[in-house]
Amino acid sequence: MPRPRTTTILDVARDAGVSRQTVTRALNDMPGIAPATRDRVVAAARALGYRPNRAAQSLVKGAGTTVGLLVESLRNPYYSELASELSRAAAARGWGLILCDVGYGSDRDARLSPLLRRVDALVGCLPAGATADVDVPFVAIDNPDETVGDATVWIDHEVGVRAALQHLVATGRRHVAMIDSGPEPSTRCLAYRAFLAEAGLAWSERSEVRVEESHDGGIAAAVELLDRDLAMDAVLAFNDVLAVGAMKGMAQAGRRVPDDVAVVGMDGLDLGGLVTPELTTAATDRGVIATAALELVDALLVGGEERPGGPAESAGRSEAPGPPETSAAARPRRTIVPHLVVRASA
Amino acid sequence: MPRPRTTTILDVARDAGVSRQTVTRALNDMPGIAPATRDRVVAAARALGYRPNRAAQSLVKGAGTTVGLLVESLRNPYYSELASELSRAAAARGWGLILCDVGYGSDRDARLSPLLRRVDALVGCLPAGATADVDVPFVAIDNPDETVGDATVWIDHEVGVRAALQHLVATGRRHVAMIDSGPEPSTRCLAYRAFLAEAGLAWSERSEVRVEESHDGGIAAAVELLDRDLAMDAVLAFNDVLAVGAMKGMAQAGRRVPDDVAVVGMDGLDLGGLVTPELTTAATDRGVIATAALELVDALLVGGEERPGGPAESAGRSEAPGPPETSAAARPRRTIVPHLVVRASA
DNA sequence: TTGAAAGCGTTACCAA
DNA sequence: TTGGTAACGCTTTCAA
Repeated sequence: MPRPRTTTILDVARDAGVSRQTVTRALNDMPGIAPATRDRVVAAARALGYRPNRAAQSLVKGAGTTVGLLVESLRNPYYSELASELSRAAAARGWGLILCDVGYGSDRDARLSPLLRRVDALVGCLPAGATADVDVPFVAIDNPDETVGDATVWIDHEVGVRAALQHLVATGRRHVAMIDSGPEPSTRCLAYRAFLAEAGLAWSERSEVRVEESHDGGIAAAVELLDRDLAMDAVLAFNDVLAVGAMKGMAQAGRRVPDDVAVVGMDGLDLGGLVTPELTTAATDRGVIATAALELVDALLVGGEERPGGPAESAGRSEAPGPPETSAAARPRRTIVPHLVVRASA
Repeated sequence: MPRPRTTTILDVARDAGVSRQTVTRALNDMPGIAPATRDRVVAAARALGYRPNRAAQSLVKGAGTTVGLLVESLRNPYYSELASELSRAAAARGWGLILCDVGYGSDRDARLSPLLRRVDALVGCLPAGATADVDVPFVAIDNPDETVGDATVWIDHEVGVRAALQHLVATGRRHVAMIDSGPEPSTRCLAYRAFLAEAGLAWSERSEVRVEESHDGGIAAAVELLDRDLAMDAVLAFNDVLAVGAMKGMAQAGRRVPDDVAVVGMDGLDLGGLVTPELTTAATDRGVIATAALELVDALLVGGEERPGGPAESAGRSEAPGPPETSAAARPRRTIVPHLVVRASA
């Protein structure tokens, strides 16, 4: 089935009465062409509504790298901040970044498939149960399931949890509850338990509540914890979104934050600075995460081309003055560990 | 300069001892191939680390449409919500969406150029003074400068402003200040003045403050308005981000919201529901905006191919079961007007 | 200053 | 079930 014919360079050449090479020269501002000829060609191109075929250009010039970003929802500020940094990091390398907001619905595959044909690699936080049968290199970001993906950017949440709890203890809190998320106790939750034990602080199963990872989940968690009627002067949340939800839940229940209960989150989202009072949080540097992720992609891509012979030159043909190519492709599956800093804003 | 050689289908064919057509059949799960042959080919491909060249595939199969999204920063929740909707709308059409967070720095062109070679059209809120010399179709979204772009999605903010003010009046407010943004009084600001005049409410130049469009701008605006020591029981903000900033500014100054001063925003961002108290706002439907924008892109793309002869068949060759092609390409520059709804959440 | 010819890597069509 | 041939639209030599 022949595709609908589009205007090609040959049509322009015909109309302008020149050869197609001349058209190329005229349209790409190349030297060695008479101004009059150029004008004639440009006019013809405009009249025909000519638009170069990108695929053909890519084929002959080298495609350049394009990576896809997979997120559950850009409405989650964690993902939007990550996307912002990835966009910046991609631009620095001259790469393209295709966005895929897979959403929470059942149409994941439909949203995903347009992506897969366009990217050289995938980066992101693979949603639970997402199709793992993609055949492009995949770099997971902070995925608790380490078996997912060809490489992983791993965040040392234990450091963050300890910093956050240290802060709470230093400000006189002694009864810290935790809002966790996910089916199993998270790494953060385990670190929380360990810290409490080491510090000799009280802990019981009732100190922990497990909710859906969302603002509403945070509200529900606060309500639930208050219902339990336990000694509690602080709450550590799995992340900032939950923490902000918990703040709202506390407020709705008539508790004052931080006077009655302190709330600390994790991530260091901008959001924490927008609410009142401002959220205390253990922050990660998403710029570092983004850069690390693309570095892994680069290594993966180079590695993929390396098999045939000696060390390949470069995968992405960095078009922009990006960072020097550190093709440490010897270890295809690497783990990066950005460190955490507590930002105390309350 | 010859590009570094990559593994092609021919290499696989050679290693597997078949022709390249057979390789294509094997790798694309096409019928009419012996299982044994397929296995041999697949094995050879894997051994070579073969990865199909997307540009070549696109060239022969038809590229499919890819649009670029231009935003100042995805950290601005307005843009991230818009991006989320655009991603969804693009996926529904089988289109790709390349993200470009141009940022506020001076490296805009550097961030933009990797994008321009990859997209068929651009959508977005062109930052002030951004390079308008892009030669791909551009659909502006709610850009106050209507001369920008080949088509525009226009939002009727006057409706929103009136709805918001009506709400304030209905709840007993009489002295409404306005936080505006931009060098000149915005459409929203003019609507605000008009409404006040019609309603017989007090207005003076001191009722308005003009700040940078950011959270900090909102804080500064609140401080400034309070400093002016005018009768004020409500504030209308240019958008939600400013409104939330104003809420924080009020809180920092010891004012209670909404008891002392009510604050209403515009946009209807999720953010408004996260803060305490929740923000009252005049909401737009960004899903509608996103759909409208891509519809305009489609019209522009079809229009571009239409000149030569009769009505073209289709621009994007919709790969997914997207909406029916309403190629109303007769009017290339169209203006869409989503309506607004007040969401009173306080 | 211009034009002819040779690819780029893949898929589609038809014959073997 | 397989292979040969012909596009796809463009840029890049190399000659004229």
